[in-house]
Formats: sequence, C-alpha cells, structure tokens
Amino acid sequence: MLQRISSKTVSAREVRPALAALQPVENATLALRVYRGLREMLMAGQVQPGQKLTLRELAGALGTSPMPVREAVQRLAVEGALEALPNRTIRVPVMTKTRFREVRRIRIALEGLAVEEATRHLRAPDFARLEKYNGEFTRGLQRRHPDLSRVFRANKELHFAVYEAAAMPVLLGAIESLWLQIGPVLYLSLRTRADYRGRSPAPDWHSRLLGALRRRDAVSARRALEGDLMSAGEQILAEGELPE
Amino acid sequence: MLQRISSKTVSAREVRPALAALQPVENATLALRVYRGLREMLMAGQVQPGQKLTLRELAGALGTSPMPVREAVQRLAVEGALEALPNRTIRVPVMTKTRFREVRRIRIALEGLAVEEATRHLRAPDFARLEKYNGEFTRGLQRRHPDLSRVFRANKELHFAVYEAAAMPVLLGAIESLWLQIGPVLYLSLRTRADYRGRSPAPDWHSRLLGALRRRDAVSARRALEGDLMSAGEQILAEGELPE
DNA sequence: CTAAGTATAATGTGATCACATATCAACCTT
DNA sequence: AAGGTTGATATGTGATCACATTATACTTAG
Repeated sequence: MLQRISSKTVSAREVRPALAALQPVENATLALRVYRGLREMLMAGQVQPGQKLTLRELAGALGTSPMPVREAVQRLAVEGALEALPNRTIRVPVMTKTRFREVRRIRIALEGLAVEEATRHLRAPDFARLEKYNGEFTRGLQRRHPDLSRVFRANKELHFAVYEAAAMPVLLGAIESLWLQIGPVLYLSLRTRADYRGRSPAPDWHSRLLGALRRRDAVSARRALEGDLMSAGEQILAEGELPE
Repeated sequence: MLQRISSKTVSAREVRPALAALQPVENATLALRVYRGLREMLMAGQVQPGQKLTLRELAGALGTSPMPVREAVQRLAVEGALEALPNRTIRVPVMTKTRFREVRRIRIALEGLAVEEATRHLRAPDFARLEKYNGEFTRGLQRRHPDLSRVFRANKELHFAVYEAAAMPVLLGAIESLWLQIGPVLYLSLRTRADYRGRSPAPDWHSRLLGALRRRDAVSARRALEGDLMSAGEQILAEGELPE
C-alpha cells in the first residue's frame, strides 16, 4: 500500500493524437520494482513461513546491489509482510492461529466499513465488472483441477473492486496491508489440499454480497462479507496446518 | 507500526537481583533512532503540513549521513506520516477535511474494536493507571494556561493503555499508524487556539469510558469512545483550519 | 512581455567499501 | 561430559562516491 502518489501531469497522449501509440515508460525506482517482486513472491506463497532471508542473497538472485533490496525489505517489514528480528535478521513471519484470528477480526471491521461505504457509491455499470470477477471465481472453483492462483486473483479483484468503490484511500491502504500479511498463508494452506472442488461455501456469500449491494442494503452487504471472511477463515484454520 | 520484535531472552535483572540497578543499554540502530526523532517531531507538530524535506538537510541537522535518514523517511512514508511525491521529493502530508473524516471513521472502527476487546481483559489493578492518566488529562485542561503537550500525552497514554489491554498486536500497530497521521494536525490545530479552558467535552467521555470498562459493558464503552473521537474531531474540523 | 528553451545547482538513488555484530564450529577448561 | 572461550565466516549497517533526474534561475526568441 501507499505507493508513490500517481503523477497528475497531463499525459502527452491526450494532447497529441499522433503519439497515442506510445506506451508509458517504466519510471519506477529499482527499489520499488524489487519491492513489487518480493511482494508478489510473498503473496504467491513461494517462500516458507519462518524462512530466513539475507540481503546479499536476494540481491544476487535479482541481479542488483544489496541497496535497493534493503529498502524494499525494510518497507515490507513495516507493512508486516516480513519480520525484522532483534538479531538483525529478516525472516518470513510465521502466522499462528491466534494471530490469524486477530487479523480476521480486524479485516471484518475494516472491510465491513468499506463495504458499507461502497453501497452508497456503486453504480449500475460497476456491477458488470463485479459479476465478471465473481463468475471467474465460481467457475474456477468448479473445474476438475482448479488453478488456485487464478481463483485467488479473481477473489482478490472482486473484493478490491468493492473496496475501491468506497473511495477511502487510507482505508484501502490499511486493508491492502492486512491482505499482504494473510496472503502467503492463504495460498500455502489451500495449495496443500488435494481437492478443492465442492468446497464452495454452502451459502454463496459472494452472490449474497453482490445482491445486497444492488439493493443498496448496507447491513446485509456487511453481513455477507462477514460470512465470507468467517467461513473462508474456518477452512484455513481447520486445514491450513497453522502452528500454535 | 511494528518496531523490531522485542527480544524474548530472559533479562538478567530477573535472574540476578543484585543487577537490578542496570539500565538497558541503547541497542537500536541509527536509522531507528532517527526514525523516532522524526516521529516525535511530526507528532509534536513542529513541522508545517506541506513543508518539503530533504535528506541532506535532515542529516545535517541530526549529525548523521543521509543514509539512516533515508531509511527512516522511507519508513515514515510507508506509514503515511510523510509523503513521497512522484517527483522524488518528500513532504509533510497535508490533511484535508475529507481525509480527516475518513481517518476518524477508521479510528472508530479499529479503536472501537480494541475497546470492546479490552473490556474482557482489564483487571482491577489496571484501572488505577487509567484513572491516573485521566486525572492528568482533566486537571491539565482546567489550568489557566494548559500545557497542551502534557495534555496530549496524558490523552494518548490513556487511550493506548486501554488498547494495549486488548492484547491484539496487529490491531495496536494499525491504530498507532493512524495516530501518527493525525498527530501533527491535532497538535497544530489546537495549539493555534488561544484559550482551551472550559472546552472540555460536555459529556465527559473519558469518565464514561472508564465507568463502562469497570462494569464490563462493552457496548457502552464503545459508545463512549465514539463520542470522544467524534466530539474531539468536531472541534478540530470547526477550529482547526484544515484546507478543503 | 510572455513562453519556450537552456544552463547551473541541488536532490534522491544506487553502488561500493569499511566495520561492528551475530552466528557457528572447534577447542579448551573444569 | 557440560559449559565456556576463541576464532572464522557471514550479515546488516552506515559512510562515501558517482550519476541520472529534477528544480530553479536565467536567457532568448516571438
């Protein structure tokens, strides 16, 4: 969360139609690209919780000097996606069950607020996109061998499409930070399961959520979101093999 | 905001009573000390919103190289206490009225959750400390020329003593991050007012909160906190001269 | 006189180096 | 054999330097 503020200068493509073909050039700092790379790696669950990381090792793998890695790692540590131990070593945080439950409660508070607020902002054209994401999600789950990374992406896009509609940037940043902490565990714990089919939550919380949003029923929308987070969380707690 | 994880090794003072007089030695990195210094500066409202900062300037003032300042500033930017513009310049964020209202809503959600949870954890001896802070706060306000920094500190200590009792570390970090964003505005806007006496909130929300906590009445405790945040916020919005 | 272009100064970024500290193994002492 | 010591290796931290980019002031064309 909290990338650099996006540039507000008028882009040239709008001024000169002849230059419309120009792609925006990559302008980000090296540290920012390293940050995004590590972030992806974490959210995709490609590193084991508790694993120790060294700056030089990461720098070597990424082909940079340790400097930008330092910034990126430090940033992820502030967000809770990595852990800076007092020994001055860095490791992937271990998500305990109690910690998972705590994050779930915070998520219900914050994402519930976002859903309530989004109820007042969502317009008809928005729902097309929401339905599309929800379709990808449910269809992905019904496949014989679900591509979990696609399913998770659709789930994330659905949730954040709603949250962004709330138009509360600070809140959005806080929610993203929590997803970053939960992401690796979520993916890892579900990836270990052989069969995910038929486990779609008994009440289809996503559809209930979208229905409530269409009716501008903030209370029901919040309740549907709570159901979604609680039931998904119970699956993780039951089968995710979290310590403690 | 996730400092380094505190060391869990058994401190020597508990093992050998003879060494009880030993003070813990300063072990933090330079970057961490710079971070704390800047943090204090921001929370105390010693810099103007919108003011631009440069690394070399800060480093010169602090007597260090730009390096640790870089880390500290980057960290504060992640937490939202500073702003990294796309021009690669750093400035103190400007708090608009709408942004202030958004943060207030998030605070009510998070700090309300903390209060509810604290209701189940607070024990009799805890209340002595809470009453002490509350006493400092109200007495400080009744003075002819209130020392606002003392009043704010007492207020902060009271609130966080409750939040810490909730025993939810992730939640505590999120709340601290919000206070860090609000702090400078809070102090600045109130400092400009000539007279603060007699403005103590009509219903004494702090006392109501403590009373509800004693009775283990989570609902009333949350309501008291909401009243506190809302009424304090209205004062800022009315007299704080925030832009927009 | 206004706006575009240009030169100079200043700033953040990234690389490299030096150093204090932590980690771990082998070794020694009791 | 257990606890302590010592030495070697590796790691994060901070300083210094080089460079691309940005900001600012100045100049110049229209």
